[in-house]
Amino acid sequence: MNTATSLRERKKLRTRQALIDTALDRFTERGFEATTLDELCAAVEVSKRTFFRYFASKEDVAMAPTQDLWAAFLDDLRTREPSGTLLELYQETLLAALGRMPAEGWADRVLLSRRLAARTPSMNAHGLQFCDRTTRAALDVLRQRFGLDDPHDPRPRLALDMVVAAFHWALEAWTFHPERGDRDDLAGRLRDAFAALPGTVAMTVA
Amino acid sequence: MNTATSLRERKKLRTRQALIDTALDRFTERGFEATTLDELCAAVEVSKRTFFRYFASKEDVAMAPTQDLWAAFLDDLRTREPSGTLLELYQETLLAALGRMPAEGWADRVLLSRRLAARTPSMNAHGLQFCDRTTRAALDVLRQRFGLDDPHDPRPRLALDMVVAAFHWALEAWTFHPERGDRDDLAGRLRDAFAALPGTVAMTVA
DNA sequence: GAGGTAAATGCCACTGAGTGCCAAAAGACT
DNA sequence: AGTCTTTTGGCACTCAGTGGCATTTACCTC
Repeated sequence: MNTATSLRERKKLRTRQALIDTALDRFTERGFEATTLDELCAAVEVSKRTFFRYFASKEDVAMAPTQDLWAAFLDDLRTREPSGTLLELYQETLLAALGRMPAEGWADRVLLSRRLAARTPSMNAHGLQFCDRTTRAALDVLRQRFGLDDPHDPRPRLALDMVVAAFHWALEAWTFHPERGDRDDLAGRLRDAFAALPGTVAMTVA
Repeated sequence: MNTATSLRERKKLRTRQALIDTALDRFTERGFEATTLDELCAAVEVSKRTFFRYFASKEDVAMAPTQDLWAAFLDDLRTREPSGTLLELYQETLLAALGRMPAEGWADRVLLSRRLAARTPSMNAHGLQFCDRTTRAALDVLRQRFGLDDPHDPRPRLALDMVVAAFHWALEAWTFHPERGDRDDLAGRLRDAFAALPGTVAMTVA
């Protein structure tokens, strides 16, 4: 091969992106269940057999944008130098991963994806499951890098789940009440949610 | 009808329980995917059509035990008097719900169910999705009872997610390293996880 | 205890997701 | 050009899940 991105690779990326965009479009228009994979594949001019070489399931294709973020999170976590609390380490890692997402297009796809997930239980379930797998992978990284492998200490896991909870909150607020609907808007809400974490423990109801 | 539990109701409960127990048994033996609903229905001597009048999906039947717990959680949350922090309210509610589960049989079913879910992605996804729906329902209860309906305050949601995170931790530890494997064993681990929550925020990595 | 009612079940045909297999096409390299 | 390797398409198949309708079964009344 002569270039870093061969024709073959470029075609694959184009097919993948076409499937994602067309899927988000059709699912949003006609609904997730009402859209069949046969329709989608016909629109992208790809056989159903090929679809399943790119994505593991019908849900998967619509969740791709968020999955990119978590992949970047794991990637960043492997190299980031710790400073301060564990919670802060997680937070900085997630914000850094967010900063690595494409400035154009990515945020819009996430918006479509999340709104879709909110009214499609199987999509939401798929997303949560992916989140769960990612947090387990993140804990593995923690164990390998810092030796936090005391199976009786729940705190590394709990801290990670707190960050995920904050992320979900920020994502939902951003999805349904966006101010600008871009990456930085989401980052701002993430910071707000992170800031609210310590005070949450002491909150009283009355 | 003369008795509180008519013959009809008793039969329905028996069928439901037979489906759950047989499903847990077969899924554990041969694996979730390898077991078809036709097999399961044949074993319980019930038509597949009837199966879907009891459970919404193949995953659903194997997650029934945990769902009972969350139903009790919601139920208790509607009446419990708040005292102390919001986090403590959630914790007490969950422990109370746990206390209402049948002392016999329930814990064993949960054990089977969770071990199955750990090696069956679609089951795990289903469980997480149910958890998510329950937390949203719980937040609705909070709003109605205490007027915590400020959409800009993430803390009620975050606190609930913290309790859920602690629950997941406790459940997993109990599932794979049980001491006695009964309800009280799980309750003890829950208390440990709850106790670890406040210190989690300040934990440092180095 | 026979007969009517309503609920629960069974049966059948159907849709659509997802997979295995093998042949055909297309990019890569010499 | 020709050859090798990766990717794709087509086909047949399994199985989860659903709608519709006939059949059974518990319930209730006389």
